Amino acid sequence: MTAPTADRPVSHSPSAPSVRETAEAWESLFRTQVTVMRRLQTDPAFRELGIKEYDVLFTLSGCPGGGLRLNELNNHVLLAQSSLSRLVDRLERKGLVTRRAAPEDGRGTLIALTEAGLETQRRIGRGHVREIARLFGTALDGGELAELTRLTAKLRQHVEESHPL
Amino acid sequence: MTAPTADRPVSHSPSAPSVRETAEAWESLFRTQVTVMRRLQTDPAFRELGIKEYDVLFTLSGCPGGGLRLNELNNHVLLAQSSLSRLVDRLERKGLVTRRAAPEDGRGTLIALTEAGLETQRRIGRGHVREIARLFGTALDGGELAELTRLTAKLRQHVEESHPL
DNA sequence: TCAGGATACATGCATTTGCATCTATCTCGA
DNA sequence: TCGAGATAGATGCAAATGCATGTATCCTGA
Repeated sequence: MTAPTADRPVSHSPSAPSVRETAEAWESLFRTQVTVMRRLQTDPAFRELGIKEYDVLFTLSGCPGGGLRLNELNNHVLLAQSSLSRLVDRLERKGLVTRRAAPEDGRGTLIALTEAGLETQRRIGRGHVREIARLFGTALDGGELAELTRLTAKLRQHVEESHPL
Repeated sequence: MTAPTADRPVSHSPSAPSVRETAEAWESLFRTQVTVMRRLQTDPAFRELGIKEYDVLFTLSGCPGGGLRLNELNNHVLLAQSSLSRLVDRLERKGLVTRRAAPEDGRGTLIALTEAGLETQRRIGRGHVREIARLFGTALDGGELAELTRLTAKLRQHVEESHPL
């Protein structure tokens, strides 16, 4: 993902990291995501419903209130706004989500899970988490896994706050 | 990405993690990748060449020998084999890579960077690493960044070894 | 050695995606 | 209050993608 560049010397100290160290971390994170996702995608469960479609159902299942606005949903998915709009079209045609006008903003659309959508998400999700656990196996122990979660969450929060879209 | 499931109690001990902890770690890693990638994609540098096309040039730049086989290249990218084949078509038409028969396997294709391809990768790459560093900012210190690199690399290596495609 | 199956890559075709643009609604300052 | 600009989402259309399949080459056991 990155190329070597002139840079100050590598420092493994707990101070400001070099550009190179930063790029290496991103490269490693990114490749790991590719490696894991490639294998998750082959799960036969995702022949019924693509993994992106599942991801939208999963995100919606996390906010059982009134659903999510399309643009909020869009922040969780790596798709252009128009592509997400059509992905929601497909889910709507399958009866897994509903669209309704946002109560406080006439421009907005509120997307919410239907009963069938929730049931589908839960059914696929059960097998999906098992598949994740099977893939990860014993690669990382409990402490390492917790640290991975903490570091990625910290990075994500920082990027969201200091570089809004 | 995942749904809650019945599971043994959460353990933050350094022993075998629960299914839930594993799914949480994957979810956090995945969302972070989405958050960062979404922002990297908006770099105007990727109007000249899509980020996936750049990624292929970058991967090729790491093996300056004779290039890479199409199927090796495919392991680094989240694309179906046929899609990668056509992505390489596009790069070839732009004069950034060459295709030639693999020396030891008549079925294989060896993809290699041209001079122009290497130059393009380096030019885009220089700005790209700076953009990564700008995004990451001071989110993680040097030690945390090194730990993130170590954990993701360890996970990736484990998955590649124990779950070949 | 050679037939049957596996593997590497390319290609036809339908689906999905993104860009540009459109409409509708909202916001804010004069 | 009104008008200019901003924002949310939908849509036309070209490009990119994936699935199924095709062709060529390789491998293996009888």
